[in-house]
Amino acid sequence: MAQRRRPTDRPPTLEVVAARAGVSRATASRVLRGAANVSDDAREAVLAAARETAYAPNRAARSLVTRRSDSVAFLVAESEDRLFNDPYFLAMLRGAHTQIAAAGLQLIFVIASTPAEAEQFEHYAAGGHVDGVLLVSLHGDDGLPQTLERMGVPTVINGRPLSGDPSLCYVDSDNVTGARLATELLLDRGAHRIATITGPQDMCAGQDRLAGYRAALRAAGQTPDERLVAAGDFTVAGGLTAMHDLLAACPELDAVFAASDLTAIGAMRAIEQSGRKVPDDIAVVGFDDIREAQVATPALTTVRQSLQDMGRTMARMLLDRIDGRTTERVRILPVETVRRASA
Amino acid sequence: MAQRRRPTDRPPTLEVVAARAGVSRATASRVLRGAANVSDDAREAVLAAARETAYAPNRAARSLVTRRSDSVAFLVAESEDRLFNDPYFLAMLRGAHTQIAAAGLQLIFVIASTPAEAEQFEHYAAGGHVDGVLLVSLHGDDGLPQTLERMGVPTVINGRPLSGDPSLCYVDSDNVTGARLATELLLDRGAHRIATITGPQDMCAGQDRLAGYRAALRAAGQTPDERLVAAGDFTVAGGLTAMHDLLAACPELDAVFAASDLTAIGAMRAIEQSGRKVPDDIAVVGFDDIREAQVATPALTTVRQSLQDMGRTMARMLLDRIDGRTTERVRILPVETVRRASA
DNA sequence: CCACTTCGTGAGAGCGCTCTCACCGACTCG
DNA sequence: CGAGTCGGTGAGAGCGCTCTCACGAAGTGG
Repeated sequence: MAQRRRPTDRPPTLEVVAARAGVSRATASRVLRGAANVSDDAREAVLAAARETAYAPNRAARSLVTRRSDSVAFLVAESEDRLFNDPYFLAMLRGAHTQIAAAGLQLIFVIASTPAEAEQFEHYAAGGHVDGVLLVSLHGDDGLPQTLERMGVPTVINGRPLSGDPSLCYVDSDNVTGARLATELLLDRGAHRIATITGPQDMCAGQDRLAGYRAALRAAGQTPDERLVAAGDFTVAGGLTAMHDLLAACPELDAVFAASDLTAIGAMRAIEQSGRKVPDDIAVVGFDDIREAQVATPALTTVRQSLQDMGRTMARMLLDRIDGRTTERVRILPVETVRRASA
Repeated sequence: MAQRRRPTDRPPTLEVVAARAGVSRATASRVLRGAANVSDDAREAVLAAARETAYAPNRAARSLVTRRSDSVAFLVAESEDRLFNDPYFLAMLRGAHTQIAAAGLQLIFVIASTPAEAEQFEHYAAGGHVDGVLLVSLHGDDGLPQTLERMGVPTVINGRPLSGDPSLCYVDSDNVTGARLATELLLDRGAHRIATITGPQDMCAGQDRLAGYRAALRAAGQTPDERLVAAGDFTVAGGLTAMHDLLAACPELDAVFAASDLTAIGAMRAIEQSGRKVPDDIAVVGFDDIREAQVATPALTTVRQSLQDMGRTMARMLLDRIDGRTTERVRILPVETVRRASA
C-alpha cells in the first residue's frame, strides 16, 4: 500500500534506494531492470530497499535515456458514426490491452477521425512518443501506416489494407471462408436463390465477404446473379433499404447472406414488413456475431469472429516487432458459423 | 509531412531549432511553450525553424523537469463479464478522449479487473506517471479513489461511490429522476400494478433506480408492494428469471419497470414465454437506451442517458482539478424518456 | 607464479528539456 | 542626469535515470 505523501515531497528516487541498500545507483538500476551480473547479496538488499521505500521508477527519466517510450498507441482511424457501429471494437481494445499490459507497456488510446487529427498524430509519433501503433479501422488506401513505418514506428493494422502494399503488417479475420461457410449453410438448407447484401466496398471485409459468397455459389455449380447482389454499408438502415430493393427486383429469392449482423437485422425487418417470414419464407445469415444477434427475433444465424483474439494477436505481433524479434507479416484468424433460428 | 528518417539519426532537438533560429535554447523553449516576454522577431524565427525541422518536443524530457506526465488514465475497475455488458462504455471513452485530447494530454487506457491489477496500478500512479485518473465502474466501497487522492492524484469517478465519502469527486446520471419518469410513464398509461426488476444493490445506479420507482408510486398515492420487487443484475438472464418469479408471485401485474435495457429484454422474453403480450397485457420500460433497445421486438420504451456526455464531463472536471481551477465536486446529468412500442 | 580472463561494482557523463537567475539596453521619473 | 524599472535574453544547473568505461578481486591456464 502506498504511504500518505504530501504533494510537496517527492517520490523516492533510485539514489535513495541505492543509498538505503548500500550500493551505487548503477547497481540498483541493474537489479531493478533485471540485468545480469549482480551478486545475490546486492540484489536482495536493493529489492528490500525498493519495497520499503515504495519505489516506483520514473518512466520519463528512463525514457529520456533509452529512447523508448514504453507505450504503444491504439489508434482508431474512424469516423464517429462507424465507430459506434462496430460493437466488438471494445473487445479488440480489451484483447490488445491484455497483451500490452502484460509486457509492461502502456496503451495510449487515440481517435483520429479527421485528416487533421491523423496529421497531428503523425507529428506526435514523429517525436518518438510511441514505440509502435495498433491501427484500427483503416480506410481505403490511407497512407498513414506507410508514413509511420517510414518514420521507424512499427505498425500493425487490423484488416488487410486495400492498398495491397506488401510491406505492411496486418491481422485479419478469414472473411472469405466465413462468407463461403455462411452461403454453404444456406445451400445445405436447400435454398435455391440466395441473395447477398454487401459491406462497403472500400473495406477489405466488404470485398472479401462478397468474394466468399460468389465462390460458394460457383462451387455449387450456380452462376452468381447480379440481381441478387445489393450494396449495404454494415448498418441496420442500409440492410433495410437493400432488402426492400432485393425483394422488388427478385421476389422469388429464398435466402440472404448479409455481410454484417446489423445489416441482417435490417434485412429481417424489411422481410417482416413485406409480409414474409424468417426463416420459413426467407432464411437469413449474418456476420460478426454481435450481441444483438442473440437478442434479435428470430435469433440470428451468423459467422463468429473473435475480435478479442484479433486485438491480442495484433498486440503480440507489434511487441515482437518492437523488440526486434522476427514475426510473420500477416495473420489470418479463423471464423466459425453459429446456428440459430434465422437459418 | 514527416521526412524519411533512418533509425540511426535522431529527431531534431530544441538545441537544433534554437541554433537555426539564432536564439538560445531558453528563448526557443519560451516560444514553443507559448510563454510571454518574447519579441515578435524571435517568435517568428523560432516557429519557422521548428516548422522547417519538423520539430516535435520530447515529452519525456519535458515531463522529467515539469513533473507532469501530461497524461491521464482511463481506469476501468470492472470484471470482464460486466465490462462487456456495458454497451455504452465505449461512448464514455469517446467523450473523455475528446476533452483530454483537446487539452493536449494523452489518454492511457487501463483495465484493472482484479485486486492485483488494481494494486499494480496504484503503484504505477504512485510513481507520478499520470496527472489524474478517470475511474469507471467503481464497485461497492472500493478504497481505490481515496488511495489515489491521498497520493495527490486527482480522481473523478463515474457514478456516486457507495462509500458516500464526501471528499470524492464524481459524475452521475440522474437515476432517481429517470426511474421516477419511467414509472410515471407507466402510471399515465393507466397501469395499476407496476412491478420492478432492480439492478445490483451494490451499485448506486441499482439503488437509485429502485428509489425512483418507489418515489413515483408513493407520489401517486400507492403503497409500494414488496411482492412486485424482484432482484436483477442488469443482465438479460437476470431479467428473464426475475420476470418469471414476478409472474408467479403476482399474475395480475400489468406493467414492469426494468432497471436496465438488458433486464427489460429478458423480461419481455419471459412475458412472451408465459403467453402474454407486450405491451397489451404487460407494458415494459427499460433504462439506458442501448442500441438493442431499438432492435428488440417490440421496440423498447426506455430512459436515455448520454454516456458520451458523462465521459466529457468527467474529463472536464478532472482537467480543472489538475490545473488547479476550482470546480464543483459533483455533477448530476439529466436523463429523458424515449417512447417506443413496449409501453 | 605471472599473464590473462571473468565478474561484480562504482564513477561519471549525458539524454532533452525547463526554470531560475543575472544581465543588458531602453525607458521612466524625481 | 542619475537612480530605478522593466521587457527581452542567455548561461547554466539540474530533473532521474541508463550506460559506458575503468577498476579491483577472484579465478584460470601455461
